[in-house]
Amino acid sequence: MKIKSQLSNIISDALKSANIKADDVVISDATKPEFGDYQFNGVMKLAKILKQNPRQIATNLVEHIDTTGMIAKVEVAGPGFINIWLNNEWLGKEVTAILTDDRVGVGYVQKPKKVVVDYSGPNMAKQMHVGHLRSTIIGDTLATLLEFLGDDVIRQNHIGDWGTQFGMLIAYLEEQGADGATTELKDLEQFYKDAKVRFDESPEFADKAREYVVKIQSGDEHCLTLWQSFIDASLGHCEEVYDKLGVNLTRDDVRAESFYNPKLAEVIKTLKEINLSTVSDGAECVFLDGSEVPVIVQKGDGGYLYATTDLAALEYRAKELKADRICYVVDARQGQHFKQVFTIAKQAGMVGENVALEHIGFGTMMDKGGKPFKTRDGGVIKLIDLLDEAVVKAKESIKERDAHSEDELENIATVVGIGAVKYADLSISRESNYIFSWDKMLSFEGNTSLYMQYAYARIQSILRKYDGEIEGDIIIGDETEHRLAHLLLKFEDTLSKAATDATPHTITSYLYDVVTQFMKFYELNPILKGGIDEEVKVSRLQLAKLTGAVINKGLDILGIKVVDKI
RNA sequence: GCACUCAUAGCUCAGCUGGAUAGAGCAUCGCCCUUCUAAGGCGAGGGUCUUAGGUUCGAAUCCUAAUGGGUGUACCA
Repeated sequence: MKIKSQLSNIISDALKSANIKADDVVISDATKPEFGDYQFNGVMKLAKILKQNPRQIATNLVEHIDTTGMIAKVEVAGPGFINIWLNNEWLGKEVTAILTDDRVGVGYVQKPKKVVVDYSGPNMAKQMHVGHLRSTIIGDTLATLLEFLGDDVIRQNHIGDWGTQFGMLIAYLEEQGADGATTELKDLEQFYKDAKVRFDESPEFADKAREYVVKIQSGDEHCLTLWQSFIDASLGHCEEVYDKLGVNLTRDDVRAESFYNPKLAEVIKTLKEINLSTVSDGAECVFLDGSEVPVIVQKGDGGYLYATTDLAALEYRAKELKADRICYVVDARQGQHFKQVFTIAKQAGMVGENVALEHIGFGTMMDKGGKPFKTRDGGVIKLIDLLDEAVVKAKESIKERDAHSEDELENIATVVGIGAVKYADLSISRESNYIFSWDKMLSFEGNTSLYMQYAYARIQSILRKYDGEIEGDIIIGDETEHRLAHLLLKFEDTLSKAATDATPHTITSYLYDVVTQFMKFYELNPILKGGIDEEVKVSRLQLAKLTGAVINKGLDILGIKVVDKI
């Protein structure tokens, strides 16, 4: 239900019939409950343009507002605010109407777009660590969300499988007499370290490593086979993590750096042809306006750089995949890089003018001391270990609470533990830096996944206890029901905002509001206790059921599962 | 040096396309379990929204500057 745009239409109509000229009507959420559900603040601006008293305009406008349907009443307040209250009957009717809708009242976008979402992008030379968490789950949420709203989403996992380090790795792999499937590769981090030690201690090995880099790039069959087995094994590690995280990335979504390798020469050719690039200090460079430092697209030795690969990827995505919107879910530290690459791609015509290029940046993972995690440090927490630990900790806290069978406990702990990790990350606005803390991630208080899980489980418990077909309408009885119903109808507005801004935390905040409001409703309005009218009981049951459905759907978009019992 | 970004309660963070008395959670202090899952609810205290200017009827929100964090900045990705 698009409440805001419906209200906006009603106000527009009122403006028209009151003969007031105005362009766009922006409806805001009411800042306080006393001010109703929504407010229209545009009158003050109009007053200035029309050189009239705002209160007068507002009073006039209010008389023309249609209050026969969704609006119960409107009031002029303060210097010229118009406060809007939603009608309880209307709320009840709308909320009842979506009870049987598996999209819980959320429609589809009017003009579906083809959207490429580039996320996760692990490096094949290394195991995924906590630093990969944000890209992976923010990207996955964005992809799921856009898909749910009706866009045609193409997931792209731009894995790092190309570069000098692979020469060393496959040379070491060969020396170990191993292929990717053997135990040597179980711990990529260790393997990398061992290879590096070998590289540093033996000049012959180092020479071989360098030779192998060239061989892979020139298509040597033996080296390519080794390389491929290494990549397969490494990708297997990632998939293990994706599986645990419940992330929807498959091999079909992989478009590795190596994929663009054959296209790189063409990129340089294009840039040269239109004179966008010039040679400087032996390297092929693009100098952009307002920047002294160039973007190097080809090294002095002829090698290509990540900007080159990204340009090739942009062209591929725009022209081959025919994307209307391309979202890069990558660390905010690469903001400058993407800004430059986007500019070059547009100037060079690799991407059409109307294609939206967005860098969905996110803050850096910091440690408790406020310092960024270091990738090259040995002390980095592996993502897989983090997830396992989360499940163990979740298990401990559930254990002390209630008697569960071993299987039940395992299942609940997995859902709760993984959910807690994801929720902790997604509930922070993505631009700000992220202070990684076990305590915070695994705390089950406040705005956390467990608060949602708990509310959901309580609702399911009530529905189980009723044990019957629930049939009947929702009738809004009091203020808590009014607010809860209203919140449930705001689901679509919330999702569209989250989709446009690419901000998953908009969804978590919303869900937190829903749950908080449900708890209040539930505290004041008993459902199954004695002495309650059957009609009221059914209405409250339905409202609880719908709340559960919205929580479930919301968490589902965030990639978080729920359990019926905690 | 230049560029980008951030600064809100003791702590962790929302709010930022300008609107009325700036909101949550944690922590602190009260109250509510013979009652649908108390991992819950109700309430209290806690703020010159870094500072100084500007725009405006109105600024945490927009602009400028300063200060203090973080980040990026020619052949890594």
